Amino acid sequence: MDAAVALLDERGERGLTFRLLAKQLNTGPGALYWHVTNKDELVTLAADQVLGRAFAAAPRLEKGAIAGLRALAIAVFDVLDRHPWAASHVTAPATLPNALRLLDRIGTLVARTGLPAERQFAVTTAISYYITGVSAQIIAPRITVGATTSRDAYLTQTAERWEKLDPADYPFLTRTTTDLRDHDDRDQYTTGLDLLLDGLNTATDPRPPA
Amino acid sequence: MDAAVALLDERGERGLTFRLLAKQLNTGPGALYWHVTNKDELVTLAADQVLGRAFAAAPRLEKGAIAGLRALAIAVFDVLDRHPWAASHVTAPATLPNALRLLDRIGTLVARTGLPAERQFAVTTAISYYITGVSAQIIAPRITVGATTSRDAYLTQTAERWEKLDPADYPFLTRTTTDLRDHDDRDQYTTGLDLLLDGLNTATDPRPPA
DNA sequence: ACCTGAACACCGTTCAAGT
DNA sequence: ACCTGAACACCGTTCAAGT
Repeated sequence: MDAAVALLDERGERGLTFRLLAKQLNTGPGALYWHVTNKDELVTLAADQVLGRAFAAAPRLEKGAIAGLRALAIAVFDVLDRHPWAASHVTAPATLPNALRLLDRIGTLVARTGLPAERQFAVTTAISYYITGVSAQIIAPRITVGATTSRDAYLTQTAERWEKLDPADYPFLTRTTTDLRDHDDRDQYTTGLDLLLDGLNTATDPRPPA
Repeated sequence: MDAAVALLDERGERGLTFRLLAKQLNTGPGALYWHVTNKDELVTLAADQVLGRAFAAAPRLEKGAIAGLRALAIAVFDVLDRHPWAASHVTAPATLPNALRLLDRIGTLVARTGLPAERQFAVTTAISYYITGVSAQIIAPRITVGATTSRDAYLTQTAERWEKLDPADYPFLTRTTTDLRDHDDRDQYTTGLDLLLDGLNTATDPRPPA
């Protein structure tokens, strides 16, 4: 598994080959099929192992439940950021060990907010989906883009394309090109996360709405 | 492009082959490379075309900005729900025509909430990431799972696995198996969406926090 | 400008045979 | 129980040649 992760880090998903991995482990390609059903399973298992490293970064006890959720979410993002190939393979209806651990931790923290029991499952999965789904959206494109052009060059290039659009058709984008050029990916992740957690905070807030 | 979408709907991403698509169009596989750089681009273009169909479903004018965002988000989910292969290919740093249109519509609606201009870009992309990322998380697994087992069988099976976990290690999951079995995918999507939009509502609310 | 189709390089996967 | 490695079936992609 470690060898698979190393190969994926170096050469990406397409670069991981049964022949190559087998050679690295000093066996034949057929041997791997004794341990794994197919390549999909191999990559999925490797991604789950990478996910597991997030728990080392996220402290087990936090002051508040919301702060704990935030720390956990950021730990997952950072780990996937270092292994872009894994981002699109960490999926939610958790079956794999570390995906299960993640879901349970989120659920435990959500329960601690005092949210009514009947809403806890839906909110827990929603947060879990946000963490893995939005991380994947932000990180996965780097596989395609990062290979050819630098991030800066890419942003400048798309900003120029946005400027050339017709303001009548794209009123928002044409006036937002500087924000695009200067934005930070991690901020985008935390912006949505905080919006979501604010919503959760309001939902658990005993103060009645206006 | 229509032929490609049809093939993807029928046989999935792996089932779409240059030879097969070429035969369907009465040419050779090499001919396709005149129109498209490689398979990745072909699938990405097909996914963007599918995304475009969401605009037909989402009414252009809504009462409120938040309601408009909600309607748009649900329209995208529903379209991807009908074309699961496309879900993981609709990515955000928008270059393709319909992805651009989506981002602009979100931005225009966000601007209408009265959110300060300097926060509009971050919030717009956050919502865009939620829509495409979380949809992908919920819908994409069906490709792998749906092929072999029914949704009900799959849920019952994972619920049983959760029940067998050690409650000391997984306190939340072990007491949440019935929610798993009875949940609705679309509800999970809207739960997080509403949380996020509630957070946005609070952020634009003139009433000061307690 | 666009199509043809044979050919190349390479893969995932299988399986009879081994230890 | 686990490994070996040749072989199968099939791809994406290229390219010289055509129209």
